[in-house]
Amino acid sequence: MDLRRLRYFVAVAEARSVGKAAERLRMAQPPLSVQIRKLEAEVGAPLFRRGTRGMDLTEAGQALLVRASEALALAADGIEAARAVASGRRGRLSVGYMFVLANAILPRLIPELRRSVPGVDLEFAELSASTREARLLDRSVTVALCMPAINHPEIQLARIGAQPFMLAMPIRSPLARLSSVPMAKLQGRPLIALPHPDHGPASSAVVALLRRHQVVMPIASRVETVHSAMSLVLAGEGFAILPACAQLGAPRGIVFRPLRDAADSLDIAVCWRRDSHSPLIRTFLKCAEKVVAAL
Amino acid sequence: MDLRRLRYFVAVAEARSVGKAAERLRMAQPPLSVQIRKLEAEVGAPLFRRGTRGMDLTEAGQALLVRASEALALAADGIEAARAVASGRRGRLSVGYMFVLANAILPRLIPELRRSVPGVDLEFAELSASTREARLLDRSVTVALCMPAINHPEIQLARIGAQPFMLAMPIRSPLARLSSVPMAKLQGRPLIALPHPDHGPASSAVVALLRRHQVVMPIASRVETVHSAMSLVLAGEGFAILPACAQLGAPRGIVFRPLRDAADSLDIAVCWRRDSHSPLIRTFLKCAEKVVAAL
DNA sequence: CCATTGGCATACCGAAAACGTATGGGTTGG
DNA sequence: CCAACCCATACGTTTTCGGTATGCCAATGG
Repeated sequence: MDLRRLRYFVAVAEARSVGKAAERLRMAQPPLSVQIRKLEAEVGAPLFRRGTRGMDLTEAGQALLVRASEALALAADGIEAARAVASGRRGRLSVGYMFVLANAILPRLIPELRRSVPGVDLEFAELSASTREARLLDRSVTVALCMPAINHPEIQLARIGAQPFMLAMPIRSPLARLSSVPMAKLQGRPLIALPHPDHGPASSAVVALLRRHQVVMPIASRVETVHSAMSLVLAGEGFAILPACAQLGAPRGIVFRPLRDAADSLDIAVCWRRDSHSPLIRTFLKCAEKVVAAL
Repeated sequence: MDLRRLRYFVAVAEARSVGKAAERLRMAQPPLSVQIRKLEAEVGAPLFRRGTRGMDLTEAGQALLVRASEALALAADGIEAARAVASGRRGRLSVGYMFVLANAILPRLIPELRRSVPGVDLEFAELSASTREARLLDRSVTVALCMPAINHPEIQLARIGAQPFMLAMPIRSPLARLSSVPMAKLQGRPLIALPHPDHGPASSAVVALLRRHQVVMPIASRVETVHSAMSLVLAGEGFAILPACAQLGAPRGIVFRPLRDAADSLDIAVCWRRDSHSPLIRTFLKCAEKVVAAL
């Protein structure tokens, strides 16, 4: 059962003549005639009635024709679909993002993506710091918006921006009256910290920041997510040092203030598997860069 | 775009390994590997990710896989459908019948046919005497139940039974009191005749019958169909000489009586195009013979 | 009645594609 | 470090396909 034979068969059926079909197929008539007879031999029954003025489908031939046409169309469509996916015109793009970035980036990124790749099924999934590598490696997400960046040999990353650190505190805190907070004022105040550098890189930049300014903040609590950090800040358990973008997702009652003379910032990065060559990744990167640049 | 390649592709995708797929396809591994790469060249993009422990579909490969599987199934189904039609297990059988036979035969023939060929689409169409040849020749009906038989070089026929002639008359007619009517009693009575022998063979047997018994019946009216003949009989315009089976479709007020000492009868025949080799014709013939034998 | 035309089938040959065997090269696991 | 596994490449052989030449049959026309 060769697809070429089916193609020939359909051509002959539509032309109602071997000669005409051969002409349309840009081949000679005899080999076409041979192929048709081979197909008939394979089926075990005549597919055409040979008249003196051309060929006409038998009932068996008609039954084959409808399915053969569909099969041809499907095969062609399959090739085309594969090309479309490979070129990024169609397909699926699963975007992972970390919560801190959600409010700042997604509202502008999603429409931008839908405009850029209208034929692509988009999917969004919030990532936790602990599973983001795994989700990339097992391909359950194609790209990840990370902060801070992932460090893994199989994962490629592109830095697309950075966010300065800010101090998050309850609105009633005395420090909230300052328009910016000098680092020295943090000395001795309780810190709501994100995971320890040994388990995840989330707070290593904060540790470096404090050390550089020779400020010591006792760790009041250590939490997994920015959600939790802000909850504890609101509860008055301490202060958190968070990237500026986090304030868009902050609950009422929490204020953010710039840290004076602290130039430190946290990178926003797009990450993907090194062996994923989907063109959608580059498109995504462009969109993300554009959105982040406009922050 | 060759169907063989698609088959190979599906096998490799399902086995997730060239070697395993080659084994299943009963071929060597290298040529299979070559075919896969040729398919990838045709698509213009890799369809598999080559790992150290086998092959894995890329997104483009997944897009192709679903359509390729369907195309393969359709192609196979097409071949199978053609075989089924050729063998008579499936297909379409369009049965033409003449009105005189409808009431006597169809009620028992249709269920018999549905039992015999459950996969076949049945279609029934009443034929008029003037178009029955044309309907067979242009294949708008596959077989025809005719009375009398068709005479045409392209049409093959099989006689499956016969019906004696009877006299049709209004119930008030004096002749209706006889349980059978001697031919001599018809002398001089008005006849409702079917088409002239020159235009159709319908009444030639009646002409022969009358001539043999040296009975002359003036033709009161000449009508096209048995319907009309019975209407005129009911209206008191005359008598009709019709095959016995016609009485099943006769309206109230008409009675049929046997013609004494008239052994003449009209053949019931199954007719089809000589070049129609559908096995359904033979099946139909068997069913029709069985039903007619039980009349 | 014969010649011509139109259409499919058959025969044969050259070319292309596919298959098998042998082999290379990379990675994994003991 | 060697063995096992798996895919890729190379090359010779075989199968299949397409082209040309030609035959057969029926319908057409003078």
